[in-house]
Amino acid sequence: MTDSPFAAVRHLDLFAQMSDEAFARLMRGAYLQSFPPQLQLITEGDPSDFLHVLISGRVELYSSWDGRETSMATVHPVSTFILAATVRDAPYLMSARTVEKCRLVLIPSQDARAVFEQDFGFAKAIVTELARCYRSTIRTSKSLKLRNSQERLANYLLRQLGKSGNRTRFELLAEKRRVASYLGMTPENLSRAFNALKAHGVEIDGSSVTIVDRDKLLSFARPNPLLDDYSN
Amino acid sequence: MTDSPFAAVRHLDLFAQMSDEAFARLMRGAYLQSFPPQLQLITEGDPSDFLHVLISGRVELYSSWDGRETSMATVHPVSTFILAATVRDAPYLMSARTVEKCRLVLIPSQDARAVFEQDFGFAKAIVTELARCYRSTIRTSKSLKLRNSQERLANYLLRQLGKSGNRTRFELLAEKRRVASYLGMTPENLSRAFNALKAHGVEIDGSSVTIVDRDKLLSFARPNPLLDDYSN
DNA sequence: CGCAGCCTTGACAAATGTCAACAAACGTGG
DNA sequence: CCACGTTTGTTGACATTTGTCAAGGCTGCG
Repeated sequence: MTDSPFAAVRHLDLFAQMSDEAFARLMRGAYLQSFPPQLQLITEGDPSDFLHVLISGRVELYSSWDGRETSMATVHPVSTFILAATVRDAPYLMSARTVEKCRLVLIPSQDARAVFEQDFGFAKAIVTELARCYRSTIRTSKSLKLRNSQERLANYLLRQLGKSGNRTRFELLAEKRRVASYLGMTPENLSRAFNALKAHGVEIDGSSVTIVDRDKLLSFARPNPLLDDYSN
Repeated sequence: MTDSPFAAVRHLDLFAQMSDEAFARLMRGAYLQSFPPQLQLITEGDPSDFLHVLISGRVELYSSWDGRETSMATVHPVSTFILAATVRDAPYLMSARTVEKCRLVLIPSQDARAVFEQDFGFAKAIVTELARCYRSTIRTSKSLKLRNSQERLANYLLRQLGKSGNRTRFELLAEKRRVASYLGMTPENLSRAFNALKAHGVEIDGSSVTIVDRDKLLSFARPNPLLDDYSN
């Protein structure tokens, strides 16, 4: 089992608790594939044919309506996406595209649902994962409704700062236009929000962000675990 | 079992598939209670002590930050809320208050988690429910980011129209101020949005909404199952 | 009746989006 | 390695959207 090309997947929280037999059944129809950058993996509205597991690279989830487009999330390895659509056997609510070169494991949704019906460990892991995603989305929604764009950016920067080990300087992991879309604003507005944050201890040079005065930024951003934690 | 005061709960999707034994264990520490209107049931940030099941009445979920408040959802009977917090043994992300007189079943979160670990049927039902909630939140988030306030209102009205059996006339089920907050705008802005929708076939008189020209409203609202469906 | 809360409206302010221009960064092909 | 064209980011001017504040009307309830 562990010498299959899917060994890396086996240790994911989502698959770690299931029986070897169930895992084998899940991987029987699965395949590992590489994709070039900027490739559309999923189109929203399509039936959910595969459960996707990102092994390396980054994937952007986004949505469109009436010609407008918005970035919903960025997926980092190693984790799954569009789990909810697979579970419910319902159309994807978000599209997905690779940001850079990516390696993915694709598991036929039918198999995922069949194994989910049979393997308790898998079902339990799915619960945990879905609850995590759900809470993350609630936080995003709260941030959108309770904060203006400068506050959203300030807290976004503080979260990125935390992820990069609290160094005072870090790189934006996405193009600014995508950051803007993710935060629910236009690129122009993001540009101005960065300028406004100079007064609150933030310096920006290209994609390099320096937190000059962390306390000043904190007192402006007022981060809150009920909106900004990504841990649970 | 069925003659316990929790018989109504037994038939919920969430509890229907579990064993009698597991259900009994779940209900051992549970209690049924009535609450008056406008009572705060849950405060966000508190540890999730109880899984709540709404039997009758309506409950509003809302959130606050820095003195601002926003309405996140309205819970209708019979269904559960704050399932994700219970599952993850994490703090509530939303507060809850009764809108009117309510009857609730309160199940100690500890028991819910214990039974979840043991009963496969319960775990499977939780997956289905969480996936539904997650997708609903994604839709809300998309609507917030991709539509302006008039479009959000127009589609909200069309959804309410559908729920009320597609009569041309229906009542708003909440105060306008709550509808406004739910849709992510101020009461004043909602008032003006209603005025603007007169040009698109909507008439409003107090809390009574009449869809004068459904086609005209549809062509303005451009509803989309990937943003507006509440079924899956 | 009178108070309190909600809704509406108007006038105004602030936030955000749009458009256009230009600069900087990037990638490709010579 | 450079030249070129494309894309991205920035800035200014302006439009639109949305929020804020204040006033007044309406409603429901004690």
